[in-house]
Amino acid sequence: MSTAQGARARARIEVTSAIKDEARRQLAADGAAKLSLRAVARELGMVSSALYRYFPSRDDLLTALIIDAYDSLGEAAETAHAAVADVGPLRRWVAVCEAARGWALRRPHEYALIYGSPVPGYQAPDTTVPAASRVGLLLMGIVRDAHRSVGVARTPIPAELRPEADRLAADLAPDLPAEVSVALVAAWAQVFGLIGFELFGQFNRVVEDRETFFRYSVSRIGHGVGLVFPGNP
Amino acid sequence: MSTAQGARARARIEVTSAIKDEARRQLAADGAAKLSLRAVARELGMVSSALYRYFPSRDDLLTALIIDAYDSLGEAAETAHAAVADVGPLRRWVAVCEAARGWALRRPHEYALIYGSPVPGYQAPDTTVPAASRVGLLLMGIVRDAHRSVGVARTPIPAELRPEADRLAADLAPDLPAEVSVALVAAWAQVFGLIGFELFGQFNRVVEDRETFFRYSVSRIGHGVGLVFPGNP
DNA sequence: GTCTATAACGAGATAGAC
DNA sequence: GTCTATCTCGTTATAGAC
Repeated sequence: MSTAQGARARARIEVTSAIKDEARRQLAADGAAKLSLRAVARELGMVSSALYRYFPSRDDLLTALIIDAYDSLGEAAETAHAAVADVGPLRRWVAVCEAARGWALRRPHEYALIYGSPVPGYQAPDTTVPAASRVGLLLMGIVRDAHRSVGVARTPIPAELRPEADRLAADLAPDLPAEVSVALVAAWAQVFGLIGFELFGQFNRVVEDRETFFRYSVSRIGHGVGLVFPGNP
Repeated sequence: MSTAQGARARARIEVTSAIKDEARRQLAADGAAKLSLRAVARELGMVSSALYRYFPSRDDLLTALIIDAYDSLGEAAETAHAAVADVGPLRRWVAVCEAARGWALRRPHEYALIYGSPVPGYQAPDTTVPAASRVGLLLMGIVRDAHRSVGVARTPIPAELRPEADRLAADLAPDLPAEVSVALVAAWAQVFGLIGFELFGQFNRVVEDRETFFRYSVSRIGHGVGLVFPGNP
């Protein structure tokens, strides 16, 4: 009985991931907007109604792909971070950013799914939030470490930003000065701005040695977050 | 005869822009991937074959929409810049960035068309390049002015970036130090990273007072380009 | 209980004959 | 330029196999 349940569960997992794999293939070929349950089913030799045992709707399949993509990116970033756990905060920052860029270059269509234009008619549910936060939390951890060990350079924020800064810091890192949270959120957006520009073609005819350009740029962004203090490698 | 030709030309322009307007409406509703010449024609009470007299293919219609969007954004940015021609470079920088953000918030689907995920199966032709460069050139002009009047703060670039920096600077601004061109290109991507994150939902549940946050962030990016020298408003 | 298959709905796109 | 026959789609109801 437990073996029967185990076999069923195993089969279910296998079919589920076969569906997602095929859906990812279609994502790459035709874009998220044209992702079709019927086409996925056809390619797998199933009937479309059978898919509803695994995903209650097309949007739920999309949601699963989005969460998978965020998790895959998060794992790549975390693995890269673990590999350089012993170096200074700026080097770890750059390593995580480079891992994010590398992941994006390897899986451009999944990158477009999570950081590109929204899919028309689709609204991501709250269940995507934890996976979506992984990279941000990792970067926040680096900044927190830097703050605890050697301190981070803080730029004073203007009075008009004070309420938002305090609110944002209370949500993200109540233990750190609000200036740091603000700088981090901005830096996070800026890093992905660089990745998006490269991936979506904005750097065509402009930047050629993109890896070097990226490394330098995110390193400067890291400086901007205060990761480097006078005399801090 | 010249009046007849004039009337013909006028009618052609009118129909052309009616087609683009309807196409933009569909863009907003269903996304660029599903833009269909037939649907546009149907909505205009035309027959699909008639559209081919105005746009030889769906891709050409897309290209026209892209160029229009870049031009509209460029014009918004240039207008905003002209309105603050007499203030310091950092304030002008912020004004242009805010104009870009404002345009993006007003026309999110056109923003997605030009700065979002690529449309599957579509390759933008070289004819889009001039329009696409307008905002970048405007920002470059601000940096150039700042450099000529009070100088800009330069951060030294690492040796590994030197070849790319020189190549990039030769293309973009041979009259300025290569460090400045590199900083500008990175800043350009970072500014649009902020806009994209806000527009595509990445700031949901994170940043609330987005206008203030944006103004502060792009001002800091402007600092990073060296727009503010010790004692330069 | 868990799954797959058949059939159908309403809506929309598409290809081709006329 | 028009019409029609034939496709696609997401989704549901239902019936039956394991």
